[in-house]
Amino acid sequence: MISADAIRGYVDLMVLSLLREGPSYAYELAQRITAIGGDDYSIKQTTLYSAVKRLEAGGLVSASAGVSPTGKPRTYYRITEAGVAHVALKTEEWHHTKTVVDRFVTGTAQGGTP
Amino acid sequence: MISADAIRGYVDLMVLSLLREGPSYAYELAQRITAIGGDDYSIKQTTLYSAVKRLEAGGLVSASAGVSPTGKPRTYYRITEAGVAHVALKTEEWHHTKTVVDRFVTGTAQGGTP
DNA sequence: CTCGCATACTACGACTGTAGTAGTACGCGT
DNA sequence: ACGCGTACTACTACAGTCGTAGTATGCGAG
Repeated sequence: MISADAIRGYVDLMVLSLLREGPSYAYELAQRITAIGGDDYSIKQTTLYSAVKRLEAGGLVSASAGVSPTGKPRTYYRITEAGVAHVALKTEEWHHTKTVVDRFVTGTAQGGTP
Repeated sequence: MISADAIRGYVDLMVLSLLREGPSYAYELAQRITAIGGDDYSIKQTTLYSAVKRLEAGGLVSASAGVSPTGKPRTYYRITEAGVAHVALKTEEWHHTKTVVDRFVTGTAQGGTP
């Protein structure tokens, strides 16, 4: 199980990645993230909702009011151009992070432990 | 450049990984982490110092007073058995995290965009 | 001699992101 | 009538990082 602290900072990237495939709404995003996370990770509702709010405030996604098939109101989120750019940026940062952290865990830090 | 938020949660792992190679002290650890991070990452002194304090409080490292070559006091940290176990745990978690986040960034999230 | 710099560490306050808890509201099946 | 899944909101607590600043010492440059 991945702790929240471990994946902290990548919630935004996950949300934006999903929205890149098409508009969605918070509740569904949470379910999809948890589904993709499988046994390893499940996101909390509050975390996801505050994430989309944050992204909306930052102009990375845009919200539009819609309705669910049952007629109830539902807020749809769509990724903006700034959001797409942000995904690219964060993806690159993610690769850097992988490289750096791997340097530590693989012990390539110095010469190895004989 | 990797933002602090991106690597947040892996400072402990980085510190413990370095200490697995032998005892060290806070100031040197900070320098080595920044050196290994290269152009991608540099740790702040406060972050590192609070990290070692946290690890000591958690029993993952043990502190012992020593002296620097100049005769000034210096606190050396050594990884404990619990610390070694923690590294193993966190390393596994790291691999899981990589897998999960990669699922999002590679877009393997669903079936592809036709 | 004095100044700045590197070393080595400590303290405090501010901010952000996640979790916990709880509440609203509605349609559906039993 | 009741609970359950859907869809969302609000408030609080807590942990980790950062910015800033301060202490103290030894060394080389001016």
